Amino acid sequence: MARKVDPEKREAILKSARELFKQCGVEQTTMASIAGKAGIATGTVYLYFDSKAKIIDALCDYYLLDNIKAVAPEYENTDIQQAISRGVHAALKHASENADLVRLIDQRRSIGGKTNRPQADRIVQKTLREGLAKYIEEGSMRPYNIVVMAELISGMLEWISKVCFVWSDVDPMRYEDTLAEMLRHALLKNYKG
Amino acid sequence: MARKVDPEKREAILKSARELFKQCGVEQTTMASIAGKAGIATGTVYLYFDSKAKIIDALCDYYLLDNIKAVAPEYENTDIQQAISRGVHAALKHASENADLVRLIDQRRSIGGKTNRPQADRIVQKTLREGLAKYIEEGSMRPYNIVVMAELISGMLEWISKVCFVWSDVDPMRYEDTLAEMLRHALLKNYKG
Amino acid sequence: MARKVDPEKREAILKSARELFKQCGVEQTTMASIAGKAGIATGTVYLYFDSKAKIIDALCDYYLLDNIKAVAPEYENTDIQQAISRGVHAALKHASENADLVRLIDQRRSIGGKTNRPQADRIVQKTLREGLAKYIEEGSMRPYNIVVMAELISGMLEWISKVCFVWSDVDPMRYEDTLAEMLRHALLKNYKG
Amino acid sequence: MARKVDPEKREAILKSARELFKQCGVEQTTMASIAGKAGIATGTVYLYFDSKAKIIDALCDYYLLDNIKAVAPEYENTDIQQAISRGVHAALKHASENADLVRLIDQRRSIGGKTNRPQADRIVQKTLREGLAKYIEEGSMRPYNIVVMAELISGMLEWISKVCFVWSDVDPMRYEDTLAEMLRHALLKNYKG
DNA sequence: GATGAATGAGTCTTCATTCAT
DNA sequence: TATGAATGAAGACTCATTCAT
Repeated sequence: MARKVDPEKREAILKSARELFKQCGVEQTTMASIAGKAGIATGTVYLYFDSKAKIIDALCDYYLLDNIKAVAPEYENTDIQQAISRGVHAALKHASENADLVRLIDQRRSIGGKTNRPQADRIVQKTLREGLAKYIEEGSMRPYNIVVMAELISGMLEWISKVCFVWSDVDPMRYEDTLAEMLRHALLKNYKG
Repeated sequence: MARKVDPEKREAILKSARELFKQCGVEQTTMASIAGKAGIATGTVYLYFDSKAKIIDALCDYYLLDNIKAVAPEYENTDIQQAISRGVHAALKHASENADLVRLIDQRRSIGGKTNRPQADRIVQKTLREGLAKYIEEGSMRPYNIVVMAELISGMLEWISKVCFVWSDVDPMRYEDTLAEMLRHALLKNYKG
Repeated sequence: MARKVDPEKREAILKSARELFKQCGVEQTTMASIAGKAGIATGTVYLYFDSKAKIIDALCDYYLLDNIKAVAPEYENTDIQQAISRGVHAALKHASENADLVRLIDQRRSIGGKTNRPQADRIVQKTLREGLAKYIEEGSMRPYNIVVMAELISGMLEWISKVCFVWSDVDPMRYEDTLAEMLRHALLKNYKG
Repeated sequence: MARKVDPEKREAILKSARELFKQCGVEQTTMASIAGKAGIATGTVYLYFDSKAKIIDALCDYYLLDNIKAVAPEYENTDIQQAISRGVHAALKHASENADLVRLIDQRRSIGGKTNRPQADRIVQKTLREGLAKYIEEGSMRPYNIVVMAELISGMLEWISKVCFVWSDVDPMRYEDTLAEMLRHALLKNYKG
C-alpha cells in the first residue's frame, strides 16, 4: 500500500501560507515558497489545494469560522444588553488579533462577475441569525427581519475591520462603545440610553 | 503624468473602460483594448491615467461621489425621519443602477499591506458626517460619535451592495425597510416604532 | 523494468490508452487516467511499460505489425498483378479501420535528433522486401533495388494515410485505383495498361 | 509616430530559431533564447509569431516552399525523361542540404485530432500537379489521376527524407536511381528501361 | 506485485508600461 | 500631444515518474 494522506500536511500548508502572506504579501508569495516553508514539494501542495486562491479562501474561511466561534458564545445565554456588549467586544478583539487575515479577506476578490457566496460566510450568517432569533422570541429584541439584521451587523463589523486594518492601522476598540450603544438603541425593546 | 489635456478623451477612456470591465471583467480588459475602444493609441491612455489601477480608482471614485451626490440631497433639509427613509431609498436605488461599479469596487484591490483610504471615500464620510451633525445639533438625533456613525452606515450600505451584486443578483430594495427601521430606532431620540 | 507479469493487465492498459488517446488526444491523456480506466493504480502501469512513450510505441507497433499481417497474405502466393491489387486494397482498408492509430503514429514524436527506427518498421520493411524478392526472382517484376522499393511503397501508403486521416477525414479508397495502376506500370515487366 | 514594424526582425527570429532548433533541439529551445539570439526582448517575438508552434510552422513552410522553388524549375520546360531525373535529383539534393528542417518537419505534429493541412503543403501539391498536367497533356505521361500522383510522389520523397535524416543519417542520393527509374516506368508512356 | 502519495523540474505567455519617433 | 512597437519580469501549475509502504 502507498502512503496515507497526512491531515497535518494541510495544516502545515495553511500555516506556511499565512505567515508568508503576512510577511511578504499575497502577490509576493509563491506556491513554491509555501511548499518550501511547509517542507514539502511544490506539487504536493496541489494534492491539498487546487490553487493558490483556494488557500486564500481556506484562510479566510478559517478566519470567519474562528471569529464566529470566538464571538458566538459571548452573546449567548445572557441578557441581550450584555450580549451586545460582549459580542461587539469579542468581535473587535478577534479582528484585532487577526489583522493579517482581515487584510487577506480584503484581498480575496471575486474575479469579476458574480461569485458564489463563500460557505463560511453563510455559516456566520446562520449562526448570527440563530443568536438574534432567540432574543426576538424571548421578546427582548425588536422583531426585525432577522436575515437582514444579521447582514447589517456583519456589514458594520467588516467595514470597521477594513477601516482599521486595511486603510489604516488603528485600534478598532475605538468603535466599540458607539457600535454597542447604537445596537442597543436599535435592537432593545426597552432601552433608555 | 496624467495631465488633463483633452477632457473629452478622458471621459472616452473612462467610458470604454467601464463598458469593457462590465462585459469582460477587469482582468480580461487590457489597456490596449480600452484605448482601442476609445479610438486612441495605447500610449495615449497614459497621458490621462498613470496606470490601469488609476482608471479603476477613477471609476470607483466616480461611483462614490455620484452616490453621495444622489443621496445627500435626500437626507438634507427635512426632518430626520424622512431623511432616513429617503436616504436609504436613494442609496439602494443608486447602487442598483450602478451594479457594475459596485462589483468594480469589490475588485479594487489593496495591493496587500496598508493602503491609503481613497479620497472619494473620505469625501463621502465627510458629507455623511455633516448630514448627521445637523440632526444632532438640532437635537433630533442621539448624540453619537459622528465619525463612527458615518462609518457604520457606510459599512451597512456597502455590505448590502456586496451581498446583492457580488454574491448574488438580487434587488437590494428588499433590505430597505429593515435598514430604515433599524436606523430610526438607533438614531432618533423619540421614535415609537 | 517493464516485466510481463499479467498479460491481461498489459492488454487492459493498451486498450484503455488507445481509447483515451482516441477520445481525448495523447496530450490530454494522463498516465493516471489510463490506469484508472484499466482499473489499476498509477504505479502499476509502470510495471508493464517504462513510460508513456512506450505505450504509444506499443500501440504504433501493434498497428504496423497488424497491418503487415493483414496485408502480406494478400500479395503472397499469387501472380504479381493480383498481388498488387489485393495488397493495395488490403493496406488501405486496414488503415481505414484503424484511423485512430494512423493519427497516433503521426503523434509519435522523435524527440528531436536522430531516432532509431522502430523495430516494427524494420519488420514491415523486411516482410515487404521478401514479398518483392519473390516476384523479382520469378522474373515478373522489374529488378529494382528491393530495399529502396520497399521504402517507396511504405512512403506512399503512409502519406496517403496521413492525407486521409490527419489532414482530413476522407476515404483512402479513392487512392486505390491510381496507386495500383501506377505500381503495375512501375513494377510489372510486361504490363499494357 | 511610433517605430515601424521591422520586416528584418521576423527574419532574424526565424534564423535564430532555426539555428537553436538545430543545435539544441526544439524542446530545449526556449522562446527567451530565440529572442536573445535575435537581439530582441522575449515579448517582441510575440509581435511576429503567435506562439512557438507558429515559428516551427513558418520554418517548415519555408522548407516546403523553398523545396518546390528549387525543384520545380528542374522538371519544367524539358522532356519528361529529363524532368524525372532532374526533379528527383534536385528534390533529394535540397533535402540533403536542409536536413535540419526535414527533422523539424517530423517534429511538427498535429496536436491530436484532425489538423488542417498546412497551406505550404497545398501549394506544393498544386505546383506538382501543374507540372504533371503538362506532361499528360502533351501525351508523354500516362493519364493518371493527377491529384493522386502528386500525393504519391510527395509521399515517397518525404518518406525517403525521414528514413535518411530522422531514423538514420545517410545520403538520400542512394535512393536516386531507383526512384527515378521507377518513376520513369510508372509515368512514361513509352519507356524501355 | 500493487499502491497512490509525493516529487519537482521547467517555460510559455501576458500585458502594463515605456519611449523613440 | 500622439503613437504603437518594444520591453521583460515573473510564477502558477502539470504530470510523468518514483518509491515507501
